[in-house]
Amino acid sequence: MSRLRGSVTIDDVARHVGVAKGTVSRVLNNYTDISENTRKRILKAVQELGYQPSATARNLKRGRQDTLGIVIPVGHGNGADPFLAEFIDGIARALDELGLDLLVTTAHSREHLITTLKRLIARRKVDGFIVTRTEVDDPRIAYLMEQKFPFVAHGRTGDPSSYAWFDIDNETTFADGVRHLYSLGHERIGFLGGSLDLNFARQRRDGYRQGLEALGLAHDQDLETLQAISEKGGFKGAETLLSLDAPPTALLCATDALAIGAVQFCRKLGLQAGSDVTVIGYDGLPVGEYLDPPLTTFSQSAQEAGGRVARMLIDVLDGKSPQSLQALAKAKLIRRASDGAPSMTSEALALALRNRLNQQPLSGSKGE
Amino acid sequence: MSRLRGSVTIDDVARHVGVAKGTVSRVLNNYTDISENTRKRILKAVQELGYQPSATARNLKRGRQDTLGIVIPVGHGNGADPFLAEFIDGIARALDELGLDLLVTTAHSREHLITTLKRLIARRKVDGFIVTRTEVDDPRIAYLMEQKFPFVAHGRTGDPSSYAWFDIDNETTFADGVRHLYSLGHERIGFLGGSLDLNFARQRRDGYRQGLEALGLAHDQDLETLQAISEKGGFKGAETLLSLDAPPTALLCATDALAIGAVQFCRKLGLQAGSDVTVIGYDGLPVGEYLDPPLTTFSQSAQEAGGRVARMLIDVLDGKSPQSLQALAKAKLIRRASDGAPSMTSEALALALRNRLNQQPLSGSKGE
DNA sequence: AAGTGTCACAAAACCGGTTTTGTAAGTCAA
DNA sequence: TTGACTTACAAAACCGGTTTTGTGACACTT
Repeated sequence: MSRLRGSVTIDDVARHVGVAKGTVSRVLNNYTDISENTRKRILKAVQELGYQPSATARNLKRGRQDTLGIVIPVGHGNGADPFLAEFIDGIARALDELGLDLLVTTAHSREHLITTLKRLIARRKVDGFIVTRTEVDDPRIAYLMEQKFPFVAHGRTGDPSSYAWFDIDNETTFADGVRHLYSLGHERIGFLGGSLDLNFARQRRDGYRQGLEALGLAHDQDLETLQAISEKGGFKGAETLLSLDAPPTALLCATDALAIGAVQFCRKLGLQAGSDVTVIGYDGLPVGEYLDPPLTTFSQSAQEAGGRVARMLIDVLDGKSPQSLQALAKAKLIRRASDGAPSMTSEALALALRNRLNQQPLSGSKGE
Repeated sequence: MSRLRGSVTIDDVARHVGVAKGTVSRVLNNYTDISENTRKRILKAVQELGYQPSATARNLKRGRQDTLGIVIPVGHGNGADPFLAEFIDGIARALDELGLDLLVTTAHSREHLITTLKRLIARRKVDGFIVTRTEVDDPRIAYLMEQKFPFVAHGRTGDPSSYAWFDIDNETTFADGVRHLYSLGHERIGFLGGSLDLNFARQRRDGYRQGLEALGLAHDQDLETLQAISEKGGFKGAETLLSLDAPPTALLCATDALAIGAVQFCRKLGLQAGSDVTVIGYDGLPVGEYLDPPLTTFSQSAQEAGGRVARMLIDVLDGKSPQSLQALAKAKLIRRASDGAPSMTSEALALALRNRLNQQPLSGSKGE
């Protein structure tokens, strides 16, 4: 009768019990106008036949897919983001409890990002989206709002007033970072950040500035550098900052990838991160623990964030007002060993660096 | 008429043109019995109205979802696997070209893994599965084969004869690893592996043994240790092997995570990886480049593997025989700096280690 | 001129559910 | 005793596509 292997349909169940298929449906959806006797017989047949309703058929009528979508921006071949991997894990776990599923697609350019959203919406494959890595002026969010298609953003945009989002309080976190460095004795604190198009990068820089201001420290534009968010960018950024006449004794980095590159630069120069220069990252990547020295970093649980965002999206789908679904979390500092009291003043550091840089070309040789 | 925002149905198009909806469908599916004139009018209307067919409705009739599934085993909270992140990226890219999508779910136990497969199959949410991290005796593969549900495995099981798979030639790769170490001058070569339930772990150990045999080196059971596949496991494994009376001068590790832990153990003891002790990993994790020393490792492109597997699954769905879809790839050695000629004999190393271990308890202090 | 094909499309069935509408039988009140 | 409600279910409509079946108009044979 049914061609698909192993697929028992609602008709099979109905025939087996000798009722109308509508009645079976009503039992399974907990309608009350069914006699206890009939209910039992139907439930028994469902059990025996191993019937499970087809999601497709149900969705067609209901207009819902029980599926959420996430479109991941994949950079120019620079590989997958470890943060996203955990984030997705968190989403999938939360959805599993609710019987929903997650559709994952990737997009390699801005246009492709929008194209993919369009296709998924038009084909009605998902009920809502999770948007990550928000930009200050984000075309995806603009598009989804224009289409009035449900979504939740992980991270805010320049104007976050009218949609649902979950974000880290980047400003406060980075201001705290500055305070922490100051309390260790650092007075020249550098900031190693990323493109200001990325909202989190902008906020982290702002937090850095706010932190300086709150402590009455002067803001020196030279102590800020913006690089590609990668280990390579961190390496370059550290080089830039440490080559200054009056170099910073501490580097506050916008991400762990940047911090890892910065630490590598220090190592190349024979500088001990954690004493000669302090480096702090952000992301709490597990691998940070296995670097030399283990990386001090701010951490938010990516997995927790994923779960949180997923649940928010479900609230949106249930009709809650997006404006009421906006939450800010704080990251916490995981102190490992790449921060500490400065072992030299900025002047001494400059001197030490000048010697190193002269002796030693930047490529090749392992540190020390 | 249609309640869903922005959803133009095939009826809208048909009405707009003044034809039957079946005719519209035939045009869009390239049937030939349509006059050129009608075809043009319909195509124009489709364009104007921005019509896109509902995947749900189409799937209901066709019995296909245009969606592939992957169920990711997520360990006991030990975070997401960076390899999988890239792997998924590769799958998603390949599918995007074909207009298919990927459904990602996670499972935190063996039973949950099967439950999830069952649910996805019963609800007909996917057309086929990609199975990763195969075990020697894998319940997922057993289940899918029993159900005759299409799938492709990334990695083989104990009996890989009758399904489609893509795998690395682990044996050859690890035998090559032994040969490489031998050519550097190592004669006592240790193997740091993982649970033999995991098929790749078993194959890599076998490859290690084959490599020894091919070179006429004796196999010493003490030089093999099996640990949890994590940095922590690597740390413990290195401790075990290097505490031997006749310790190995080189550690061939089944994964990068293990190698990272092993390097950390060396560092704790003030041993320089790459000269005092050689450590080689497997996975080609990008972060390996930023360790001290940068990790020498075998690499396969996870992204490429993902694409390959996705295309194989599509072939299976198109009716190709799974037995004809079995492919073996080779990993290539990326030499960075954690391998080199041995600076000491096993005896000298043992002596050096005994001194270190006595002086220095294993916890706490940074390595020199 | 009648029979036979094609062509180009309309009409209807179908996929497998959910929801609405309809109805026989029983209960209750007046 | 009859009309009005419930109860418990059957029957049918519907979701939005695809596929099968049916059909009028024409052309082409013989």
